[in-house]
Amino acid sequence: MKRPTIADVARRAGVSKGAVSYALNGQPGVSEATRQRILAIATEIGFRPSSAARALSGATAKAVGLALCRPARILGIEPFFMELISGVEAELSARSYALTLQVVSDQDAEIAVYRRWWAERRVDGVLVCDLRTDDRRVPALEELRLPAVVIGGPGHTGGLASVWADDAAALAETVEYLVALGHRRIARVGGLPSLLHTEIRTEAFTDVCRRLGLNEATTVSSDYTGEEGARATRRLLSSPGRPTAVIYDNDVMAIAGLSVAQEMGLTVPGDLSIVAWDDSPLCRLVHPPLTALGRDIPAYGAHAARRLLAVIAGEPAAVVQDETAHLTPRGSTAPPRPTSR
Amino acid sequence: MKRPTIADVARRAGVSKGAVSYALNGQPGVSEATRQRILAIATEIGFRPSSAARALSGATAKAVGLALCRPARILGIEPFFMELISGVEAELSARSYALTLQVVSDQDAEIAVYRRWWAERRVDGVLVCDLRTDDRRVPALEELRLPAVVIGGPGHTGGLASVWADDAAALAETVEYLVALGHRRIARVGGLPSLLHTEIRTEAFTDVCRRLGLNEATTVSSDYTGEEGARATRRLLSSPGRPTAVIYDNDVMAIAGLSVAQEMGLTVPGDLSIVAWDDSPLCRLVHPPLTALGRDIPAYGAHAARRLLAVIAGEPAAVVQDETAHLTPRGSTAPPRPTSR
DNA sequence: GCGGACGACTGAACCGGATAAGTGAAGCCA
DNA sequence: TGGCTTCACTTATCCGGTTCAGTCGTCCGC
Repeated sequence: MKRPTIADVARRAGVSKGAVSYALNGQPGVSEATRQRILAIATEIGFRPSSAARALSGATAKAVGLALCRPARILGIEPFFMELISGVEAELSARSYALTLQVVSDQDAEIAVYRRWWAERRVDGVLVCDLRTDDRRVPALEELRLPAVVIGGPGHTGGLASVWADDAAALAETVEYLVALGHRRIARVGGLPSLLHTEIRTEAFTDVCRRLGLNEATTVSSDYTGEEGARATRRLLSSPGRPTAVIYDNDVMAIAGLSVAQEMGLTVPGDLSIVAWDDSPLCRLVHPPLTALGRDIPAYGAHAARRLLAVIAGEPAAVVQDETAHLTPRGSTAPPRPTSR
Repeated sequence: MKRPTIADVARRAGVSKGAVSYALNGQPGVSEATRQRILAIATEIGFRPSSAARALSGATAKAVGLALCRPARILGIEPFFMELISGVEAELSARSYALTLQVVSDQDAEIAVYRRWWAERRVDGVLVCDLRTDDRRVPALEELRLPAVVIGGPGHTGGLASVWADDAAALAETVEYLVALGHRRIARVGGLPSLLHTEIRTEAFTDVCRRLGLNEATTVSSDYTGEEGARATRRLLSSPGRPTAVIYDNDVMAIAGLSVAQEMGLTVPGDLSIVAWDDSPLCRLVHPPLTALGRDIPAYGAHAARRLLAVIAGEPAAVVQDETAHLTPRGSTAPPRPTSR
């Protein structure tokens, strides 16, 4: 089976290649009758313009890139990325853009991938995840003039467009809720400390704790894995004056923490309240179901994709805010026992 | 910043475009000295051949496609796909192939995507997941002559290449293990019944149960979500002569089942043994940790990617077997209580 | 010393589209 | 009727590579 080209369409329609091109792209230069005839023939023989040829002359690849910089086992277990991808994808395929995915090992590799994509004209723009403070990818992308949208922030995005969510507000709301329940000793198990959003959450956590007059605001770092979440929980719960509530930066660590608490003979939420960030279906599977900070991640991805397409179309780089995560109270949070207060 | 082209390299080297092309692609036609000079200049000015131009003349897009046909929330929660993707990706990027991803809603949409990719010459080949019996994608791909590797089987792959794992053997091993522990009433919560691998497992399950002389081999279908897993478990555990062991087709359902059992006052593994298919870190997070059937999924993806590149390179379509899942016993399986036996 | 083979390269065609420039016919107006 | 514009196209060029058919110089054998 031979792939039909624009020349085949032109021949069958009895017109030139140029006329077909005008007709298919909705350009003026052909009569309405001819346009319809050409379109009919194109669909009849299943013509689709070669993306390569189009990219070569039109300079747009109709593809955007996404590089993920996390090891395989973490990518697998975190529902976040797959949900983000499906949201991005939904938006892109609706406008017949393709998504090119690459898994990289570190920032330098990621920058190299951007360079390659740019030089090969493989993508028209990229989505950037896991922003860091003083992120080297930002100046690299600016230098390449490669359209990009950073998923994260606020701040540290240089002149790049970005979509961000107010994690600080969400965290403050959570702490206030726990304090309203009567908790005074609240700890947090944070994600990778090098990531900007971890830093933002950590800072917000200490701020709100100070504001509410809580004596200590312990944050333990981790790498998002269940093992690390368990280890951090064990450490927190073994310390003198152990916390009565713990906030986890993802649901996997929260579930691990729940297991550790139960293993140590503590009841949840009686002796310990647990809040998970990222409300995936996992949170409802365990006992008790976890109170969680959730948001519509596919929508977040779709939002970012829309912004990227806008930047590619030439709109100025904007910093736009996405919805803030909201707290869904479930069975893992309750007032602390008077004895342990 | 201007993207360097082959003409820039040629000009600086004082040779023709053709010579540069020969030099960069390791073709004969240039002297070793000139080749080295050209290579040096190319790296110096950061030259990368435009993938579009190359695809246009050379007819190879240096990209492969993967279409996923699952709703976003299931894609997110199942570690399988993300792990598969990262394995595929590792193999592809090592040979500088790109991975193009698309999420589709059903088989027809998926076939349409293949048609589009083929007509647009966007990809050189595709990986096909979630094989079904009488899968319409198989004849569609054969008709297009689009290089493809089916991830799944055995059988029902037509003339397409495939990589498969012996789920029947893994299931038999699991049932034999449970029977050796003393179980006689074993049930199974299967995945989507329309998927071939579900069918293979179901058949293997009834076969091995008959062979071992177990009176009944109940399989309940589900859609891989925790909710469905919970519902199926509730039904199984409420039935007269309830099973003493349940095998789940994924870990999410197994965890949901564990919760239901505990909620119904049954102890695991005392009253009920649980085995999960797909051994993700989740299985180690819960209490008791789940006995699971695990395999190296990134390696599976890498294997499939390797096969696809071979098919693209012109090798005949082969059906090759990947490693069989192996059972990792943990705390969720034990001999049944004498009373409940 | 000369024909032929070979190595090293050049020039040009080609891939399949987009697009600027050119062309011929029709329509309009004075 | 001639000149001007507009419409509906065609023609030609370009994008940036690959590749084939030449070309030119050199070495070799006889």
